[in-house]
Amino acid sequence: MSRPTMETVAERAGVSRALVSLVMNNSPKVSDTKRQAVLEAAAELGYRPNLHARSLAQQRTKTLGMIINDIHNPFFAEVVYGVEAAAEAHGLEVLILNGGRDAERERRAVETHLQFQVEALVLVGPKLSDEDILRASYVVPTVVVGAGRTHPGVDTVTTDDHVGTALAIDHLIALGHRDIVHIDGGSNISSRPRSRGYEKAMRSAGLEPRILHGGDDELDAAAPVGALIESDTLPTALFTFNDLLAAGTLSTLESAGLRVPDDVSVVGYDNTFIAALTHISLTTVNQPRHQMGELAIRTILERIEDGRTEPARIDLSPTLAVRNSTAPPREP
Amino acid sequence: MSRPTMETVAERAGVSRALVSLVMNNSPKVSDTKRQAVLEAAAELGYRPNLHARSLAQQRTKTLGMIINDIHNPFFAEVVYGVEAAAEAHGLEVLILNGGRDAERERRAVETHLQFQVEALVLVGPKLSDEDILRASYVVPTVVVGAGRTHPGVDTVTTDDHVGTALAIDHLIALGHRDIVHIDGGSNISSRPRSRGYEKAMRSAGLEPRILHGGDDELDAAAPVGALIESDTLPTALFTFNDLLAAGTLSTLESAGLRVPDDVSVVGYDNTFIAALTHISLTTVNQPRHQMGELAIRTILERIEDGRTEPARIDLSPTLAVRNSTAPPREP
DNA sequence: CCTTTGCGTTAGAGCGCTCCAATAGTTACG
DNA sequence: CGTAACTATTGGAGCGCTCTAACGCAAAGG
Repeated sequence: MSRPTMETVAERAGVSRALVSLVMNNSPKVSDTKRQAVLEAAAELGYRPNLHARSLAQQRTKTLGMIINDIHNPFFAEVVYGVEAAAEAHGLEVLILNGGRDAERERRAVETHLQFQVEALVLVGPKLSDEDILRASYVVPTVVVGAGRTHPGVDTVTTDDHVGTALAIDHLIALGHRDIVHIDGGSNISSRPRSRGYEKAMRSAGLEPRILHGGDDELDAAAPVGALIESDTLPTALFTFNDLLAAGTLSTLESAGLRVPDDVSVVGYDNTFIAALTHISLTTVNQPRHQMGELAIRTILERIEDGRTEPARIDLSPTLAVRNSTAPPREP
Repeated sequence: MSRPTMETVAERAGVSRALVSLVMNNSPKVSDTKRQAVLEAAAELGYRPNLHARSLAQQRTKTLGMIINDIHNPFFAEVVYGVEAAAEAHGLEVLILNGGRDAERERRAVETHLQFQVEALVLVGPKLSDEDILRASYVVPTVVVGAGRTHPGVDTVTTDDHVGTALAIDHLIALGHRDIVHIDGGSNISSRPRSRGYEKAMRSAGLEPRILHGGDDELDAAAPVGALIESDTLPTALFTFNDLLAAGTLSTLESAGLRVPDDVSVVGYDNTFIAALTHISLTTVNQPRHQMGELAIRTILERIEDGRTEPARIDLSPTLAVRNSTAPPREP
């Protein structure tokens, strides 16, 4: 009734358990006859090696634990693909746990992964405190991907929000804009670095920054953008915290009868597939997400295989994806 | 150097290994003194039970394997949340593997899960053949969620595409539309049931169905919709295979100078968050995804705990989310 | 005072695998 | 023909845990 084991296979093939093990790990020193016999017996029985037993005996799992901030968010999905591709190339299995945008859930997920004896932890956009992350890193190599800031003591793979915001602002300035307002990310963890980057980019162009409180969701745009329209202080360009906020901004503007980019230019952040929808066609800052995932694996391997111990800091450069939501300002 | 084991904890606490086991599984028959001592020792050592060893000894893993068609697609994410919530309520861990829209990858994912000795398999929108699915179900209880059709021999949780399409078409008819074209899902697995449902709904209203070849991506809309516009056979309403295709349809229509819903009404399918974007505001068919996830777990538990053996067929009713992409047809 | 009862505790086997050391079997060589 | 040198195969210990059966010990009962 229960699943067949090596013992069962060995019996059926008329060999020892150890020989079956050798075949399963396709060792070269098995005669073709026996190998054939074992493989046949295994196939007939529907034998499948028990990974738990193997991990226990081998004292390693060849498994990585990944926790993603929110499985809903397509931004993270591409990082996942990068991680998976690189991990597969190195014969590592990746187990995914969903953080569900909740620090407490993430903490439990870390615990689960550690109990599964994963050989490394990949945290994608974690909500966890620096302390929690650091604690995990004592147990197992840990890398944080893309939270927009470094975490002390652990490996991080990020993109430079200062460069990203500068790309956006410089693009607008090059188009001729002078009055550029930023709508920030509210309590989102990346909000700070991006608004700082915006300020810096504006100041170094000799322009006065103006920041409004926003959020990281489409609905968070109505209030600040509505206020701008009503107070008649609408700038010629809006730079929003992310694409969703930009989408909300587009809606609010258009329902007030304003045209994008004729009346106002809008720039988003993240280059999610929403920005690429023809109907939205948003100029936005792109992060090399796939590459970020790959680099996360590379830093992990450096720890595991090369024995690096000091934290790695990988900071990639974002690029600008120019679409139809930006244009030169209307002549006064 | 290596992680502490029960043995280590037992030694430090001055008790036997078995006692530590009892404490870890918080058995009631341990004296408070010893329990305290063990917990302290465990905390000091940073002890964490080894799940592989436990699984091996216990002969069960309390783990479910879930494979999702594509981690990119937000449609599946909500099913995941439903599955996770229900599984957690029953003390089951859920391991996620990404199918990556590739049958071969899914096959490997199934294999991985089986080697991990998962107690059940939840396949969300699988690309696998019926045969592959059936084979997996011989090894472990398997449930398929939401592929829009039942798979022989295994439990399925779906929504009724005939009901869903009927909702969409009846809504359009009630608004006064008579000329309603369907753009189908191309090679997508759910394409067939939806176009069939469309046909049936049209015929039973005494209307002539007209189906164009589409796809499941935003970009697949340009060709069929463009053809309609050019051939001057544009209907008063378009019913598309899914929301992405609808988004592409909106783009194509608007860039041809047509207004939605003034000139044409558009209805999508899936009620992804794209449909909800104010800027898109798409009338679409909603599937109770969270509930689907929960029901998947319930059918699994019926197998595991109640010993049901005949395949379960759960078919939920979709609903219609009415937004601003539909309106009565323009007076001729 | 001895036996019974029951509770807290422990020894030990076993889960399915890997891996080392030992063995059997074969060929090569002096 | 005996021995060395391989090669293919096997037995057995051990990975970290659970679980059963047995054990020691105290309080209760005769």
